[in-house]
Amino acid sequence: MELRQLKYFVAVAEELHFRRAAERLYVAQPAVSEQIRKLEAELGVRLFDRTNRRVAITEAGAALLEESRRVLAHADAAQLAARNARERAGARLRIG
Amino acid sequence: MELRQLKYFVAVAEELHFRRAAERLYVAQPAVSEQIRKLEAELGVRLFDRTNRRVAITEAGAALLEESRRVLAHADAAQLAARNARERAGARLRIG
DNA sequence: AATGCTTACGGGTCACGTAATGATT
DNA sequence: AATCATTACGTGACCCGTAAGCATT
Repeated sequence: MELRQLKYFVAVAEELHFRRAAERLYVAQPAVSEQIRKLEAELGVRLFDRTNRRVAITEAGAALLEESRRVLAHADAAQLAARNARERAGARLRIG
Repeated sequence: MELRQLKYFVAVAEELHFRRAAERLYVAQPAVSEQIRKLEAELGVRLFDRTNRRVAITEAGAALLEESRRVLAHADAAQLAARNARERAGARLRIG
């Protein structure tokens, strides 16, 4: 499981539409399908029901969605924390 | 930034030793060096000071470490949530 | 000489875009 | 016909293991 997969998954879960999710992610549609498929395979869970031209999230998908948002939010926080620490260190060096 | 990189980073941060971290991760040492290097490049921050046969975590590294643990913990929780939802759904199918 | 990290390099896997296919309306 | 997702396929990037290089003790 990688952050890329969770990012794609959240996009599809929010759009409930693979093409729109792909546009939002700036990638082609098959790339999204592939990552969702791999994620489902790894977890052993179907995350979306694709039936009748309609994409619906499953119960497992809904459960994953909540946690995925937390993961991605903390990932963003991690990046910011590291970058902010650099700026603080840089400022301290300049000040001495 | 990917979960793999955070996992490698946490291992090095806890061991303060690339070889031992690699052993713990069941990968070769250069793989760890490469991922740390890429992570540092992407964040624009040095995470470890490798000097005098000693690996020390930087201030930015320490900041990233805290957040990385949260990310990885939530990633584990996400997997469990999805798998548990599958089991509940399976049980309901068998009962219902 | 021994230890530890990095660099170099080759191979297998992976992610992605384009194109084609299947399915539904 | 139009729309949407999947499958097929080729290419470039990526991850990793082995081997070599460099520095320190």
